[in-house]
Parts: sequence; C-alpha cells; structure tokens
Amino acid sequence: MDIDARIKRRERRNEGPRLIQDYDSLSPVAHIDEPSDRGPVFERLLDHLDPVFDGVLPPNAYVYGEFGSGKSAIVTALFDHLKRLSTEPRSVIHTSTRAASPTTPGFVYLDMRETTSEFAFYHAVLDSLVEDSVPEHGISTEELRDRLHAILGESRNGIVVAVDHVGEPNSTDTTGLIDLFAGLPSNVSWLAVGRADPERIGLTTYTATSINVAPYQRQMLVDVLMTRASEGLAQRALDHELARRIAEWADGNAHDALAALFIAADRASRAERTRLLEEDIDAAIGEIPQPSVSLAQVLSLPANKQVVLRKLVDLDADDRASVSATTEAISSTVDLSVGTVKRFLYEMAEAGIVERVQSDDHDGKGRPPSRVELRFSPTAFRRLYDLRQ
DNA sequence: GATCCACGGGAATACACGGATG
DNA sequence: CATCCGTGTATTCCCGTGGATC
Repeated sequence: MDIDARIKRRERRNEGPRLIQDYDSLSPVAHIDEPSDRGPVFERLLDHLDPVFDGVLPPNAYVYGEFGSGKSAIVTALFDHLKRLSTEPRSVIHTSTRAASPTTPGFVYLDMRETTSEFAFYHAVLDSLVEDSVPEHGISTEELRDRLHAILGESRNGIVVAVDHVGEPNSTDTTGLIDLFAGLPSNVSWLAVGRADPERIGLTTYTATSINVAPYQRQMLVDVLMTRASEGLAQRALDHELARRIAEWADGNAHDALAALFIAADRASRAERTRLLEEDIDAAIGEIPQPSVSLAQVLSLPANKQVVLRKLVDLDADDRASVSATTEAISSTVDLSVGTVKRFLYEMAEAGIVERVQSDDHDGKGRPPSRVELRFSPTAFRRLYDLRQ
C-alpha cells in the first residue's frame, strides 16, 4: 500500500465508523505488494532467475500450482521489483543488497487473460519495452514483430517475459505459447505460469525448470486474511476466530478465502455494522460455488460479456429457467442482438464462467433446454463490477 | 487507406422423442 | 424388439461486415 492510500484511509476514517475503509485492499482480484510468508517460493524463483544478476538470460521455466495458491501474487510482485531494479540508475542499485549489473535484462509481465490474440501479445510486449505508446490500430501484426526484432536486436541483454494464466480457457495453451515466442528473437526467455502439471500439458520439453507453488497452509491463510482486514476494514472488524473459520473452509485457496471476506464485509456493511459476524461469514461461504472460477478471470472478460453477466446476476428464477429465457431477458435490456447474447452465454459456459445444467422440466418436444448457473459469487461480481463503472 | 476484432446472423450439427418400419 | 426417420429444439461453428482507430 502506498503512502497516498494510507493517507486517504486516515482521511476517510475521520468521516465516522465505516466498515469498509479501502476496497482495493479488500478486493479478491487485487494483489498486494508483499505477499506474506512466501519467502521460500521467492527464493526458488530467484534461484532460477539468478543468471540475470550477471547479465545473463535464464532458461525458460514454468511456475505451477493449484487455484488460489498465490502464483500470480508472487510473480507480479517479483516482476514489479525486478522491473524497478533493471530501470533504476546505478547509484541506487549499489545501495541494494543484491547489486544488479548494468546489463540486467528487461522484465515483462503479461496476463494472457488480457492478451487474447497474436496481435495483442506482440503489442503488449512492445508496449512494455518502449516509452511512447504503440498504436492499436492501423498497424499489422507483422510490423509489430519487426519492431520487436529491431529493438531487441539493439540490446544483447534480452528480456524475461512472465506469461501468466497459461492453459486457461480463452487463454494460450502450450503450442500457442511456443508459437508466439517463435515470433520473437532468441534473446527472449519466458516464465510461464499456470495451474496444470507441466508433464500433462507437454511443457517439460521446452523448460529447464518447473517450480511448484504449494497451496497456503491454514495459518498462512489466516495471516493473509487478517492483513487484508487490517488494511481494508475498520479496526478490529474481523475477529481472529472468524478468519480461522474462513481459512478452514477455503482449504488453502486464497482466492476463495479473500472472496469470502469480501462478500462477508459487503453484507455486514449493508447491514450497517462495523464488525463482521459469524452469520456474515456463513452467508459468504454459502454463496461461493465450489469449485468456482476466478473473479479476476470474470472481470477480464470483454466488456460486453461482462455487461451480459451483470444483467444475469440480477435475473429472477423465471428468467433463468432456460438459456432462451435468459437470453430474452438480457437482450431486451442490452444493446446486443439476441443471437449475440445467446452466443455469449454458450461461450461463457464453455469457458467455465457459468455452467449449463439440464433443466428438469421439458415437455417431450425437442432437445431439453438447460439453464446457466453461476460459477462465481454474484455479490462479489456485482460489487466489483459496479465499483469499476 | 490499413488494420484488428467484435458482432451479427445463419448454416451445420447434436440431441431427444415418438412413431413408423422391418 | 431393434432400428430408422421426421420433427422440433438446443448447441456449436463459421465467416463476412463494419466500427474504431491510427
């Protein structure tokens, strides 16, 4: 949390006792600067990246672990720091514990949830390497590749690209990843991040190292929750015992734990309480589907798909009875055609954002309809979505 | 004028069922 | 009885067009 945020929080606190002081600290889709208790994982990542401190590019690698084990939190935090290190002037570098050589490679972090096309990929890499912004239109993918070759050819330091969320639906799989990097010069090394076992997705032939991130242990998750609560909520709003309760239920999944805290806080806030109660926690837990999809994944969908979802979470049971009924209800309130809304729903079902379940009532005629059920908490999505508008 | 990609819209395919057929 | 066929829906797939931007 930076100083501005700290000051803002103090200012708001003077406005009176409000439960939710800072949504950013509480948001289950935001990563904090210094993930707690992940020292060993950082060390293993730094071991792998060690060559960069001698100005040498490390080999390709893969970081993997279960949903909510903190992969993204760790990698984003680490790359943030490394990025700063490689751009800081030497005088500053000298004062740090681990001196970086002046030829440190560059660091780029990419979330493949957001770079969904070849064009978007090269664009994102190039954009992170040059000062001025790169046009998003009127420039061909080939032109982007040419510019990247030109820029990377100038410096022999090269870059390390972290590629997050590999292997998710709508993201990039192993062959896609290899193809994308085939379009880049050889002084580019990648660090893929995903959930799947390296062998299962055939990644081991391309990597020198695989680093497994174990799920959070109970006590670590409690600490994470207490930290978030102390930064985002009023004083003493979250009882330690309730944090334990959430951690126990979440079973190592930090995403679900933070989502539960967020929903519980939202519930208590609407009831105008300044402390979380057991019933808030229970209600929150009851609202999170198991298994659930990452809220970050939902919030990185194209804008119009999110519009459709935003309408969907407010529909009543009648309008959710079938895909057709849901489509009708949504398309009447949205500036999209019936066909498009329906296609969106099917596509999101395919991606696991929602789930199609066969409805029990069908009148014998034709193929039985199905309805869509959410694979995420409606309250959490509603609040996070509205906060962004 | 060039480029990308979101939309729309429709064609193709899958599925369920009842009734006809061998 | 097993299989095929026709009909009505549901679902998937595909591709041209046009908006937005440079």
